[in-house]
Amino acid sequence: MARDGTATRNKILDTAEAMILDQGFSATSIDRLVERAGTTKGSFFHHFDSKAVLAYTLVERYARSDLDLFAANRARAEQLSRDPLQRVLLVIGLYKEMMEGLTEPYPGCLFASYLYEANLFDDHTLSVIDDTYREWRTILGGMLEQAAEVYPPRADIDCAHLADMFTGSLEGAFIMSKTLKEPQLVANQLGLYRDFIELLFQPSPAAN
Amino acid sequence: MARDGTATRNKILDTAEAMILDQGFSATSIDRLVERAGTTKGSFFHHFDSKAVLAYTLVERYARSDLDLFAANRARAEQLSRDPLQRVLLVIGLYKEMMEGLTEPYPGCLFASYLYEANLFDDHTLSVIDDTYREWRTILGGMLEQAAEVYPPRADIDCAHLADMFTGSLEGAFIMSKTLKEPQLVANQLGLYRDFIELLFQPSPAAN
DNA sequence: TATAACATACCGACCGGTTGGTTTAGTAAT
DNA sequence: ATTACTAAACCAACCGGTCGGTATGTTATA
Repeated sequence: MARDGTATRNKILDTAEAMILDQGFSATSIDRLVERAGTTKGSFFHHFDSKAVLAYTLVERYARSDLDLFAANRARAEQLSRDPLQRVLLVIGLYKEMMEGLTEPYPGCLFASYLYEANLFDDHTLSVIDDTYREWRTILGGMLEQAAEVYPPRADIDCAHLADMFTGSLEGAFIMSKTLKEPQLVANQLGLYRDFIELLFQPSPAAN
Repeated sequence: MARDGTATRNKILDTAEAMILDQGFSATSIDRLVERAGTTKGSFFHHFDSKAVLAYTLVERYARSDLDLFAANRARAEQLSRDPLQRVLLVIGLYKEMMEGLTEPYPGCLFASYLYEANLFDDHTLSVIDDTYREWRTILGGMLEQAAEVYPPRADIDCAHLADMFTGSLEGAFIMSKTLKEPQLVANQLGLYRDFIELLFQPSPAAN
């Protein structure tokens, strides 16, 4: 190897992600991207064969860090409690804490950004998103099922749907916080999701 | 007046909405739009002064039909029950029923599409979205407060946040159904939201 | 009732500028 | 010698938008 290009490459990726999140992929031109990243078109095409490769690289990186964070939060929750329900509530709480630290609206989710321009991307790129959502459903759904074995839920609930509700709550809250400009909105919605889980797995009144 | 142009105008609007929902506003070029709508560029600029005017006209139309549907569903619910909680549950149920009729994934929400390209639109256009979300919060939040007066909620809940959760659930579910290709996902999430409301306003165990 | 006058609907060639992408020639660090 | 860049010129396709002209009506008037 000669000079180390990872700094430039990462600067391009970071800048692209930020630009895509506030104006979409299509409106993010390579010329303006490299200008803002402080590099050149030649450098861009040295690192990425095409704009499509940039799109794939970005979403792949995003998915990996998303699943890494999920794994880290699960690990912390597993360390803090042995009860399956508490573990779920702790994971939700960790995400809620993160979102409470925001002082401006969350910039949004790259997956959602791509999906609202879905026709521009190839199947290879889109399947990264699909796989990631399914991974969330499988893992969080599994945790909820373990909780449901110990604490019979008060309504007839599909744990996969309940897992989807976490992801969906986040996606929905991101969108609303974008326009309502209330940084705490995401944390509030996660709080409501946690309340739902608590209520759902709470022992039901004996009278029923 | 001469010939009636409303049919052409509406065809442009309908085609534009569909195209924007699957590839975004930026990637929807006027050339391809008029080609698909079966008209011409000259006709387009006769009806709309600019692409920005198209954007505004579209979102305004979308917001109006969204609030009209909400009003219609509220009216039906008010006719079916006098109980404030039942009315909320009926409104949710009416939306759920609509979503159960889907055989392919919901095409998505124009608001979310715009917000993920927010930098491309002027404040005038974006405030239509903002106003509509706030209207939902005010009206549905008010209904929830009425329910809370009759049925004291089992957790300390902000009714405005609870109203936001409905909108957020929809937005989140739209995104997920786009990639997971499960048409029933939206209805499932609305079902969970309704379960939450039911649980929340249900009389709590006497022991507490 | 014919027709002139006018308004609106619509057409498609064309404009300057931008797009993603290529090429070429050179510099600098390992 | 290999790799990481910079800078600039260049390309064909496409972008939003303009413009002159035509087609299709309605309305006023003689």
